[in-house]
Amino acid sequence: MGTSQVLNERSLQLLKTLVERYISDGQPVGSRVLSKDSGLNLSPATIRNVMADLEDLGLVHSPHTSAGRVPTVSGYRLFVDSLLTVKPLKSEDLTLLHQGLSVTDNNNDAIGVASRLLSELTRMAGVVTLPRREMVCLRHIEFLPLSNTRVLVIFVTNEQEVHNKIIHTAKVFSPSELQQAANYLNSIYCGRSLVAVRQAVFEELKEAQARMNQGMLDAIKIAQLTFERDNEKEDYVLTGETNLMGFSELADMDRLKKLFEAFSQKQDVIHLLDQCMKAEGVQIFIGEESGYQAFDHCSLVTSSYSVSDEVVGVLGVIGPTRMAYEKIIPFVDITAKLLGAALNPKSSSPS
Amino acid sequence: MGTSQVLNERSLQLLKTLVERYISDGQPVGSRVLSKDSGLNLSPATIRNVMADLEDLGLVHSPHTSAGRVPTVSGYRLFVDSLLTVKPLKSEDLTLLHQGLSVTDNNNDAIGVASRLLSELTRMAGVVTLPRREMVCLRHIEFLPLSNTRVLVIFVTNEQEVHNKIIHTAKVFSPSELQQAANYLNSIYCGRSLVAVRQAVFEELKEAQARMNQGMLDAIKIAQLTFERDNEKEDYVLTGETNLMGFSELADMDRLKKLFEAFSQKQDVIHLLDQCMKAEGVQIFIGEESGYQAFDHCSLVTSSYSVSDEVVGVLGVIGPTRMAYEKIIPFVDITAKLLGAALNPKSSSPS
DNA sequence: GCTAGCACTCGCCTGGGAAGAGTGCTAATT
DNA sequence: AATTAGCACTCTTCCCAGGCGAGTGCTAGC
Repeated sequence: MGTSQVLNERSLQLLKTLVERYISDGQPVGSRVLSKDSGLNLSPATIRNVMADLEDLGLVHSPHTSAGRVPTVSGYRLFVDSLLTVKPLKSEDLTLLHQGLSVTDNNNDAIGVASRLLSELTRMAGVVTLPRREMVCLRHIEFLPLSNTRVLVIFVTNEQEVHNKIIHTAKVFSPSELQQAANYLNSIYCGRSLVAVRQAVFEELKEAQARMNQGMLDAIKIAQLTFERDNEKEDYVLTGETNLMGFSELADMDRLKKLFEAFSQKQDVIHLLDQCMKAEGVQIFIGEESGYQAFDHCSLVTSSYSVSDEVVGVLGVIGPTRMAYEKIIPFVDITAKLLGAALNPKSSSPS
Repeated sequence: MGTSQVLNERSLQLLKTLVERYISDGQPVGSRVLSKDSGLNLSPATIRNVMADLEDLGLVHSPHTSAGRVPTVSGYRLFVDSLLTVKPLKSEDLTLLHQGLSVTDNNNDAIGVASRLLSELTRMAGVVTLPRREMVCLRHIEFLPLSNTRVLVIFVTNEQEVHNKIIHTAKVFSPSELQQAANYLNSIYCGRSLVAVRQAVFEELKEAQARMNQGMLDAIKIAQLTFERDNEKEDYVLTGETNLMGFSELADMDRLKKLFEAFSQKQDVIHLLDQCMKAEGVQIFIGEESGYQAFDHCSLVTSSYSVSDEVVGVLGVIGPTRMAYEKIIPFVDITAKLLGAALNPKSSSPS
């Protein structure tokens, strides 16, 4: 009411100071402190007026009448979106990231290392989704007969990753038939991405049926079983969950239990991370914004990571709402870029 | 001093009642309660005397002067070793176990299912070590050239499990050389256990050297790299950790954190479970007995499980010291037997 | 050897009171 | 009109005392 424009420069400056202060101290911030800290040379009384306005707008909140103010989710959101001044990464941290994510033998190692780095350097929980298989190239496929119609399929992608599953075929194949099928599939599909393969399988099925080529038809049918859009759920690597047990925000056993249950169910976490795949760059969920009760008192700072300019996964940091966003955001950003680089297909190729 | 023989029938009966009562109620047990519950028709005063004796022996302990008594670790131990009357499994639970552990496609599934059953039916944490690979049979081996001296080796054991690792060879192999080596190794080692293979590789290396058969020598050398005693650490599947967050014994955040850290480090847990491999049947660690601080307030009820009469792994339940041993013990016992059965090589074999 | 009785200890809960922090409001000041 | 000083008020936290209840240890008696 009083002020012409409620969210003026000054209020924002005060909100910024308040959030920064709360993040660093964890205590509700009073008008006295803000008066000294804001650099605005205002008396506590004035600040109290501003605070009342901010409270009306739902940006801050008073735990009880004689405590200072604490940012609400909207307050954090405004802070993160418009007020925050990111801090450059500590150079030691950068070194550690580079060191850890330099080229390794095994891609899965890189995922694990990234997760561990995220959690250890932030002292919160680190999470990295396994790269989506869709875009990777098929390199080799192999069938092994188990019993009757059960066949163990092994296929290798992107030079490193080995996948396997058991399929049930419609008819019984002899080992040599399986061998032939594998040879055939290897010869025509190697080097193509899995989506491309799935697509091609679909096309060629018709063609083979038309041409009445039984051998080819068998091979394609097995391929179809192998590459059918899988219930194969996405998965992630989570480390440093125990770091979360130190935070007073999560000292409540019930909350903590819900959170850890969500971690082991995985499902909610995966949904949440999936949403981040779409967005480029760093994305943040603050408190209840995520929509999952388990994360009510947590924030999630994520970034998608890409291999060859294609988004293949998401990584991030999970911590209490009250976290040092100005450090975490660049940290997550850079880790995502380095992980993408580490996963990039190596120039080396088979002799 | 007073009584001729300190640990007479009567004291044991009282200890038993006390432990049972404490396990079911979680409250220190007073002399009044024991007087009514023990079935011995003794006055509280008499019981107080006995309690004083038991306390001198370190079997029970009084949290403070006007609380009842609580069993100590030694008290639990005596109870578990000599006083406990095991209860048969609830028939519903037995059904669920049978159902869950009936033959499945994938051994790893069985491990996961076992762990989940353990945790869900006991409402504590369930743990199952992955079966030791040593005794399983090699079924198929395959090499895939990556770059220069890097070779991806894939091998399948026991009809189901696929393992892969990247090895660095001394010289550069062509794809066809690798194919030959794989063929050779498949022809002579298939069906043998991994230990046997490792042993045989060692023998044949000499022989091949003597015979100066280069092709064979190459194959053997690759095999050596493949099967060398691995740093491949044992691993386990742990589920239901979050169940532990409900117990008041573990309400202390510091304790809980230590415990969960141990779970994610894995190392201590593995050591502990390893000790259980040696023992036949059910083995129990109560509180500090384990020797690992993280488990100070937990008990671990384990049993090894066997495939074809060979111990290959351990499973168990982790919970607070105050757990219903009389139910958990048979439960773990039976689960171990059923898991062993489920893992037994299926009669079915490739056509 | 067992038991009744009793004084005692200790944890837990309650209530009161003082200290401290920070607010909202009002009236004065710029 | 915006800012500030002053003040009453609210609410939390800490501490302390006292009462209650549970259960003990000890002693004397059965």
